Amino acid sequence: MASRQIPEATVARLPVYLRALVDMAERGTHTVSSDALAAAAGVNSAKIRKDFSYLGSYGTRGVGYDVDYLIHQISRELGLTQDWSVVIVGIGNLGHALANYGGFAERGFRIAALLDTDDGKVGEIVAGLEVGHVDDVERWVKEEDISIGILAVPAAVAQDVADRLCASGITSILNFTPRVLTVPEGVTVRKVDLSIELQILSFYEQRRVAEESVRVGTARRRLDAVDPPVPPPGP
Amino acid sequence: MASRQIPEATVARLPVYLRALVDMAERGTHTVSSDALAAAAGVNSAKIRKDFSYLGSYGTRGVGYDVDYLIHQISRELGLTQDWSVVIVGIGNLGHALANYGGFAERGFRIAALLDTDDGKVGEIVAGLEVGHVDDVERWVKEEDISIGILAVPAAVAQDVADRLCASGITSILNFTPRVLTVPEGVTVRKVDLSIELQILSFYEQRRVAEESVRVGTARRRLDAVDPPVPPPGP
DNA sequence: TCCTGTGAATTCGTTCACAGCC
DNA sequence: GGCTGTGAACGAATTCACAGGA
Repeated sequence: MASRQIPEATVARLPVYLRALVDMAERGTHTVSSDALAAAAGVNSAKIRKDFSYLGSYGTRGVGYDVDYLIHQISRELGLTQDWSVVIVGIGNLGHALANYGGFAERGFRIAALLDTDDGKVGEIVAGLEVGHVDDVERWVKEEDISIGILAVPAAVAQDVADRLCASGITSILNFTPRVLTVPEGVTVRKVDLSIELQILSFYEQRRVAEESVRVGTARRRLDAVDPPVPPPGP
Repeated sequence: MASRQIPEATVARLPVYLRALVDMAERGTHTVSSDALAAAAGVNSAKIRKDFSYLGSYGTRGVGYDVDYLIHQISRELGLTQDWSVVIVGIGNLGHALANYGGFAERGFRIAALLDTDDGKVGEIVAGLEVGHVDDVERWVKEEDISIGILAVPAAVAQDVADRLCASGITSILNFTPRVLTVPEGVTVRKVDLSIELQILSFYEQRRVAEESVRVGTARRRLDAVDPPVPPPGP
C-alpha cells in the first residue's frame, strides 16, 4: 500500500537505511530482513517495516528485502536518481572542509560553485574550483542549474546572503550558521549547528554526573551551589 | 512547577533559545515575551511557554521573561555553568575545521586535545595545539578530565576509535562519521551527518519539483521514467 | 489589558501483536 | 517456521484555549 505523504521522521531515516544498504550491497549481501537492517541502522525492526510500508510493499514475507531493489526505491524516493548541483557560500574553515568533503559528490551532490563575500578569497583555488564572488550568485545558479545552497558564512551576514540565494532562485538551504533564517515560502531550510549538538551532550553529561553522585553517595558540589543564582525578577 | 525529566525535544531546543537570548542581551534587551522570543528562535510561542514551564515558572504574567535570568537558568539546566573539556579525534579536513571553530570555546567547550591515528599527522600544530596519537587517549582523558569526544576519523576506523574512547572513560561522543556506533550503556552518542542533511533536502526539493510540474502542467520527465526500475523480487 | 502557565485536545510518531504469505 | 505488512494501542510532542496574576 504505497500511500503518498511520507512522515518527516521517516524521510529523515531513509538516508540512514540507504547508507546501511549500500554497505551491505558492497559486502555482497543480496537479501536482508528488517531485523538485520535494524541492527545495522541502529533502530528497531518495527520502525523499519513501518517506514518501508510508506514506500510500498517491497519485501517478501518469510524472506526479507532485496538489497539492490530497496536501494533503488529509496534512492528514487529521496530524489537521488538525479544529480543535484550545489553552491557553497563562505569559504572559511568550514567551507573549506565542506568543499573538500568527498561524501557529497559520492551521493550525487555536485559542488558546482564556491562563493565568498570577501574579495581577498575570490580567485583562490579550493578543492579544484576557483572561488567566485557572491555578487555573481544569480549567474552561477542559472548557468549551473543550482537548487541547493550551503551557507557557511559568518553569522553577521547570514540573513543577507540567504536573501540573495533565495532571490537568485535557490530553493533549499543547508544552514551552518547559528542564525535562524527567514526565507520566502517554498524554500526549505535545514540547520546544522555544531555547538548546539555539544550543548545537548552537555545536558545529558551533567545529568549523568548528578545521578551518579546520588547513586554513589558522593557529595559532588554543583557549581550553581557555589555560584549564587541571580535573584528572580518576580514570582 | 519545576518538574524533573525534561522532554528530549525541549532539551534540543534550549540551546536555540539560549543563542537567541544571548543575542538579545548583547543588544541590550532586558525583558522578552514568549512571542518575541518565538519569532527570534523560529518556533511558536506556545512551545516556548511549555518548554520553559518544564524548567520552572521564570516569567512574569503580563510582562514576559527577564533575559539575563533566563540565560542563567537555561545555562544551568544545560550544564554550561561549568566548562567541559573536549578531544577531537581525526585531524583531517573536518577535524581541522572543528579545531579552528571558535564557537566551541565561546560556549564553554575547551578543546583539550587533538589526536589522530596517522603518525604523519602526530606532532603537527593545529589551532595552536600539537596533534597527539590516539594510543595516548587514555592519558589525555585522565590528565585533562575530558568527558566529550568528537569523532572525525575515516568511517573504516570509526567503531575502533569509538571503542578506545569509551574504554578510556569518555561518556559523550559527537559522531561525524557515517557509521552507526555501538557503545556501552551509559555513553551518549549524537550523530551529525552532512550528506544525510543534503539527502533530506533532496527529498523535499524533488517533491517540490514534482508538485510544480503538476500545478503548471509541465510534462517534466522523471528520471526514473527513463531509467527502468529493477524488477521487483516478489510481490 | 497583557502575557504567562498549564490542563485538555489534538496531532504525530513509535511499538505491539498478529494475520497473511512465502 | 520465518518474516513482512499493518491495524490498533500506546506514548510523545505540539497546539489550543483560557484561567489567573501583574
